[in-house]
Amino acid sequence: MRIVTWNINSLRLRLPLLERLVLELSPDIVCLQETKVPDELFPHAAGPALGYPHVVHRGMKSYNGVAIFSRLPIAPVDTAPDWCLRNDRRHLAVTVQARSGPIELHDFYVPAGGDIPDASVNPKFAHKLAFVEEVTRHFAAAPPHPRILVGDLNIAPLEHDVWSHRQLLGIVSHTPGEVERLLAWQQSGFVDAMRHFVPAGQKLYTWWSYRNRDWRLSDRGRRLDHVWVTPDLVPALQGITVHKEARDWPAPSDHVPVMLELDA
DNA sequence: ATGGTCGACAATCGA
Repeated sequence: MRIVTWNINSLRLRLPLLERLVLELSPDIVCLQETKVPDELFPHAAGPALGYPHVVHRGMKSYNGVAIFSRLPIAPVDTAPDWCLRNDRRHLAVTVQARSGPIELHDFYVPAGGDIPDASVNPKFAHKLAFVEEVTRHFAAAPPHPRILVGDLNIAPLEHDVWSHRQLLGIVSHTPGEVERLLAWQQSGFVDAMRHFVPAGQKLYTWWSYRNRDWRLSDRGRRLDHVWVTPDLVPALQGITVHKEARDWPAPSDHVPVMLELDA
């Protein structure tokens, strides 16, 4: 089974790039973030046209929004609360019937958190920390189940998840407070599937800012997108692909797709 | 230290 996560940064604008992703990676399931489309304007023809008859989406006007496209039947899971009581469309969960049995799949878009890494003066940063703390409590209390969690978590936890650990320690996405919280969330019951395949000492990025003339040359990337699995799924892990080519597609997203291959 | 570029949507806001 192939599962892709991608912050597409506007689904409607980049529908042609979604088609290209499908042609190049042939995923069974695609989890999107930042769809930026309200549910009533969701492009309903896109899923079936691309070979994904099963589509769920939670969107809103202008911001946020998540969607899951699937070749396999999926059933929505409605056990999560309204995170931080904001109704801001950052999470979708479904159950996938794999050969090995049902797997719960979670698609997250964690708040970016604004520019100033101080919760007392920056409400967006406070929201980010509170969001991660709340989801951590939720998963820590959840009954054991085979789970896959993917998405744009907007935190790069490890030294080599950023282009310069020293220069980014005070930059939102890599501050110690964010890293500590992200790792606590991960330790609520998940294994980092990307680092299962790529050693922690090796640079690994999924996002490169638009604000660089030549993203590949400067290579000032961060690993903001993640794929986690519960320990029972570790023996089924087959591989991880960071589709860097997508950063050079016409009018690209600033995030690239990450694909998990699973024997399940 | 600063500014650099995107997308949505119509003046900025969020990233």
